[in-house]
Amino acid sequence: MSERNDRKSARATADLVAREANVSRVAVSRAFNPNASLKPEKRDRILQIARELNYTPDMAARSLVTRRSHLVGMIVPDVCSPWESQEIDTLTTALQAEGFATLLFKAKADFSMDHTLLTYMRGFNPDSVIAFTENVEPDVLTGFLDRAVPIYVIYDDGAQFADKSSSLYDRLLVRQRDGIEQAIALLQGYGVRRVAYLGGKRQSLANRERERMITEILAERGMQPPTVIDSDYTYDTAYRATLDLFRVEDGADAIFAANDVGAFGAIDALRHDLGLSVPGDVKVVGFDDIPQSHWKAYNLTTVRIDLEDRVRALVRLILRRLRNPEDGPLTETLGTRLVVRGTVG
Amino acid sequence: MSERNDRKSARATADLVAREANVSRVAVSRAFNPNASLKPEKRDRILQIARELNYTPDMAARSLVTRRSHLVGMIVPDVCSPWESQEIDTLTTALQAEGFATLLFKAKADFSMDHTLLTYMRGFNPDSVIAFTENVEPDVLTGFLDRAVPIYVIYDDGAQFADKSSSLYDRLLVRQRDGIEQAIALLQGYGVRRVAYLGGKRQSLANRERERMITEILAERGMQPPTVIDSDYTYDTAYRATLDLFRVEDGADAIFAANDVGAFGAIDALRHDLGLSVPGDVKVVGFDDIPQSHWKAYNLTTVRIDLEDRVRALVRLILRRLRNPEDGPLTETLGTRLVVRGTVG
DNA sequence: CATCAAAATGAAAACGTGTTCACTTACAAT
DNA sequence: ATTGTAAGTGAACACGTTTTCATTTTGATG
Repeated sequence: MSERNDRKSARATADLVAREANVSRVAVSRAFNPNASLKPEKRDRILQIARELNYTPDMAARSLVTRRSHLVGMIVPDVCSPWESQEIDTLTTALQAEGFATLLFKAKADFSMDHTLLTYMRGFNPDSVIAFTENVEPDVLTGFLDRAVPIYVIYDDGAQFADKSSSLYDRLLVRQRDGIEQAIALLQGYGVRRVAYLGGKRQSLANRERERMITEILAERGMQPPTVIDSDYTYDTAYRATLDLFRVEDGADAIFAANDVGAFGAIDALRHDLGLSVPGDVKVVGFDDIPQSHWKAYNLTTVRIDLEDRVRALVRLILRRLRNPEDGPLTETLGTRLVVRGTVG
Repeated sequence: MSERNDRKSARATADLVAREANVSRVAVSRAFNPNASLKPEKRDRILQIARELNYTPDMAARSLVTRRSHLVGMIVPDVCSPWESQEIDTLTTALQAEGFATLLFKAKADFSMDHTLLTYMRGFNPDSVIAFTENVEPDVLTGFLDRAVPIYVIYDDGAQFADKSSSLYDRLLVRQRDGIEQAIALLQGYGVRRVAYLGGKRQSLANRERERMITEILAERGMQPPTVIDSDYTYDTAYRATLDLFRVEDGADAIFAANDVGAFGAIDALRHDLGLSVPGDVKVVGFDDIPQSHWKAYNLTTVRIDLEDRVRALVRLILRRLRNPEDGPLTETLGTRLVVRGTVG
């Protein structure tokens, strides 16, 4: 019976707490706002009663007048990807500590950032939005700029973006050249002549950047241009693409994968289907350094983008913009470096 | 210049749209509420103008009067775990299609569902909450029942919970006995005598259930009780625990892991550190059937809990409760079955 | 004791929406 | 032409909070 009543009883409001504590509703509001001035003993008493009544300020009502929703929107094509799930996890933890909650949306698998989705999302008034899709068009985001909602686009190097309107947004710049150079130097040191690039998604900006950069560096070092095989960042596609490379095409001495998961697919195809040894017959290098990469079954040599650094930079950007929205856009830069393990030696 | 102004310009409100379209603000509200009655041509005109003005109803304001936030809270200890990330991904997609957004919170790694976190989360007024931590205490949730916010606790079999107050909540029941029986039958068929159970987190209810059930079934079949080794669902811990099992303890013929990732750790320890063959010397069975389990490097035989079924059942429960909150609690049941691959043959 | 600045207080006005409730219009049936 | 009914309309209120601003209380200073 009482359970039933409890269940139906309305949520405690500031008014109820005020009545119970013999103060005005304003005092209750102040008690929950740390920088408001209120007699300490009074605040304590209010908080005490609030706790007894299980009262929490209603975020919806608060955000209506504050213009701050304390929500950070994240748009993700695939939560299951180890790389993205790591990012979500770490970001959510960091933001949660700062009092922000994560609002998660799933984008279409083909990376197309739907306008409907953005509009829908805007209804929730996120204080900030993080787009994981690197290929998002700047003009799609433009409609978002009202009410000073800042957008952070994550992509790598992004020479293409440099002169476009995206300079309006805060950016995270990943300098992947260093890591790629180290990797190719290592491969060349082992006498590799024919490198294949196992690509990621066609639309992915990071993917195109990586392909361009690998081609460039190979040329600089007097090596022949890479054989490029298409894939989509997934294990299965990478597996099949690798089979094609060796059965239809004429193989390679080394495979440079656009991401670690793709490298796993390549390794398994080589070892379990083609009967080739890694790193004996073919060397493999990945990209990202996800936790699985140190698993003994793969023990992957890979270009590392430090997650901790990345998230720290991201949180720094977000909090800065939330605190003073009028500041000009800022760019944070991140480096990469090769982590040497067992798939090249 | 105009960019600057756009940026600062306030977001379009229903009032603005109404003024622009020469209708009352109420008409605008109705235009966005499909079941409200409004002359079709009028609605079209309003929607047209709304689109031009980039207007979307403010969810905060709407939820204030509707008592529906269209938010579904999810509490997750580790987004990176393949099992959980899959669940988040599929659930978010399904709920998004129904007009709900995912509000993501990270619980402490030790599974302790913090009361502070729940209180904080309640401030956002989620229409529903999904707790991935199976060990959450019912009384912690009780404070949540006001305002008819339903809670869905996910756990397996949960005999312990049957008679407790948790019968207040809708539940998802996973019948893992079938799958476990099939697995043990298969092992016995291959002449396995000594089975080790590589556990998950101590606090995890699912883990304790699995241990109990394995012990029970082994006894029923006249086999000796399992050696139980502690772990925490992670690769690294499982790896070390397996080393201990064979170096400190006296080994086993088969390892039954509490989850697939743990099984990977065991396999790698056996193959790359202990010099044992899988399945030649030791057979391995996992739990979950995550996508990685079919990767050739592991090719794991495992007890499958079908994700699609699971999410469908979950969404069914959530939507039902959202539509008529007064209904009594319901329990959905899910089966399990063994997926035979290469680690037992 | 008087005076004044500073701190604490509460009434009222927002914030942007959905909903009620009378009211008007439109249209078919008598 | 008249009635009856349904559908369409808009003014006013409600949702729970923060913020302003004028007012009261406090506490220290002369």
